[in-house]
Amino acid sequence: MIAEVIINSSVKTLNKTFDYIIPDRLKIKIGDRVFVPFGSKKTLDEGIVIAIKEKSEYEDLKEINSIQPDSIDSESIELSKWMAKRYFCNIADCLRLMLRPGTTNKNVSNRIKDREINVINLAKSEEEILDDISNLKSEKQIKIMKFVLSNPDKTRQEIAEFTNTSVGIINTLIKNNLLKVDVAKVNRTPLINKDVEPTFDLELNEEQKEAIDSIDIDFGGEFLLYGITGSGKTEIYLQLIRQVLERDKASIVLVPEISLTPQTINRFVARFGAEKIAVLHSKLSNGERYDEWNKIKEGRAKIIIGARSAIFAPAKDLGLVIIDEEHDESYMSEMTPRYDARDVARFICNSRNIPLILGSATPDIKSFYKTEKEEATLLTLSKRANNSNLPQVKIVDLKDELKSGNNKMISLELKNEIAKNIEDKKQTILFLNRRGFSTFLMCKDCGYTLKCNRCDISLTYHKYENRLKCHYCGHEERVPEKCPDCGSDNIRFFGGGTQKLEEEVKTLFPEASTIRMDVDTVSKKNSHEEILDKFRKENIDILIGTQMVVKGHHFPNVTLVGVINADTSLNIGDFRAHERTFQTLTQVAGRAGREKDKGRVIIQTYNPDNYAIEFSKKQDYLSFYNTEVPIRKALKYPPFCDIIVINMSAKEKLELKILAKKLHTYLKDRVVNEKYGLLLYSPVPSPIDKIKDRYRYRMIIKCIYDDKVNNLLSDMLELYNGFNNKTSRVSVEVNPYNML
DNA sequence: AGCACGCCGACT
DNA sequence: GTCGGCGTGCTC
Repeated sequence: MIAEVIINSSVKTLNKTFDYIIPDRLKIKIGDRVFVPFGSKKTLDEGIVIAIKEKSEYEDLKEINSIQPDSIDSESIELSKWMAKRYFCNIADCLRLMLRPGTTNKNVSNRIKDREINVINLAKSEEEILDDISNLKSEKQIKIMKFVLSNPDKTRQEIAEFTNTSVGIINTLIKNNLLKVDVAKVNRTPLINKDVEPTFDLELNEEQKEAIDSIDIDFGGEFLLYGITGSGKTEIYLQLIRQVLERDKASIVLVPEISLTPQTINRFVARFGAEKIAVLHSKLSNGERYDEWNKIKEGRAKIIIGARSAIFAPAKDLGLVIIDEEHDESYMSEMTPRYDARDVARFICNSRNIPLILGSATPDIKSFYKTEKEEATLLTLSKRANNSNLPQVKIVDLKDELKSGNNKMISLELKNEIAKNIEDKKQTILFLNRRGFSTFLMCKDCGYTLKCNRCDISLTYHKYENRLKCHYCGHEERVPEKCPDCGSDNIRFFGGGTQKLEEEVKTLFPEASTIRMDVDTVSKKNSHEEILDKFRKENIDILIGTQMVVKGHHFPNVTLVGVINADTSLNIGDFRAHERTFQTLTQVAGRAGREKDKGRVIIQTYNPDNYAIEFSKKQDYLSFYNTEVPIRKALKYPPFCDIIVINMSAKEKLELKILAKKLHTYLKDRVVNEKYGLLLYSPVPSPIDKIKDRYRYRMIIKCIYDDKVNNLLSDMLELYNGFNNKTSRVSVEVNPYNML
């Protein structure tokens, strides 16, 4: 029999199967992980069997060398194939996401460092090993094998020391299946607190009942649970999971990375008990991740809570997928494969015929649009379950503030409110939206910003060339000295910083305690949580922070939230600018006064009339949606059109220009000849046009990203591999969330 | 990515 | 002659 094997490699030219003979001594099935000889390499390569057949069209096939005691299921193989096609990466890149953690060759040594409780054993029987030893050329190898033979249960480090060799050689032996690594199991479950007061199903209100009754967990389908903050979405999740659990099936719950806190997990633990729950996220150590993964694979954990990548958890008999805060950008991967966890979830749920629940108070425009097209079912929760009131939102016009002589970051009104809050011993959050790091130009007198005429996207300032650029079409213009709208010369750049704000706060309120949370202060594991804990427990007066302060945290004593400058997110040079602004402001407002004290929110802006800001005041998603959608339609942006970005880079400028021209010509010819009805822009230098000594160009296509366009782009990439000369690279991304 | 093959200049 | 520099191309 012949096995079709995918080699574990990200090299573009290896993204295909290779045929190998299955020797009689090995029993091999689809999904098995194997070691194979490949090319003229001295070491074996790892691969995964994705098909088995009788005959091969190739002669002189090599044999599969050995098999790992680990395999993946055929559903994962199908998913990988689909992802590879859709996200233009290798099947191996996708398969890797689904393997037992710490068992890919690249990770083995990390895991060892991490756990230090690993045990190295002989992979084969003693006789076989002695046989092998006589064939081994290297004396060092023989020395190691003999040492392990008489000293089992030693760690890599110890073996290296005793045999006076290196860990690298031991790794090679493991790779060649002469040694194997066993990791001892440890029950040390992160984030799960076992001593949680149990809770029981709560009484549901009419809307909640209606929502639950609309979902038939045995039938499948996609549902958008649109419910304002505090309307009881989580209770619905819990009761659906209960239904799934009664059928002895598993559920996956995705939450944004930043909401993966003990508070969140405890709600599930309280209802279902710690034993049934597994938690997966990026800050787990390799050993922790290994334990959680096994708990899921063996079916001990039926409820999997995790960030983006938990969608690949090896759930046994999956019955439900829930994606909370579905609009959150952390569901988009930034690394290869650049997948969208919501799309992956859709694929998984469709192929298994199980329900997918997307939940949000401010759904992605695209997700809401799907319910209008009846591709998903809309379930609305409009009532606050715990009777807390909407916060009182006030918008401060910074133009007026400037006219009255205050050019500080904090307006007089916000200053007074903070002072009052400190006096009342209540807490304040000051939020500085600094997403994207781009700088834009705005008139401080009239709030006018420079936008691209063609794309209606804020122009981004490029310091190096001292010019303004559109990140979509590449249009650029010089920096005006006066505001084109009102003629004022008070036109300035905006970017913003938390440090500057903190200084200003300290000057205004010298006695107040403050704490800052941004990328600079949040780095090591848990420190994000530590800062928030400190803020909560020590009752610190003022928390100053960026994006990360607004997600899903509950601070009973916070009654005032100040948004320093809402304009920054309105001008991020992205078609989602208004959507992001609305979502963020609505979320920020939700932080204030969730208990009995009525919360106050102050939004400072130079554009008080902007619809995204206006509608966020009353947390009016539907009005925002109805205003935004016609604009998207007119300008051909999602959900009516997809934005495809083709990134090109090379070390030589000329090489890059030739490549860009070639690809553009190829696409143009095919697009014209075969009538795709898409909009193809010319290649232009990327917004950041040089990174790490590589020049960067890109071109953008606006169209519906269907199979036909997918094929067109795949063909283009294949052609590129044909004339891939020297240093160039090409990648394709669909609807990237960051246009830089 | 490796690794071999092969073509060319430099050197014992 | 022959050693080694790295451009080219293949890996079942």
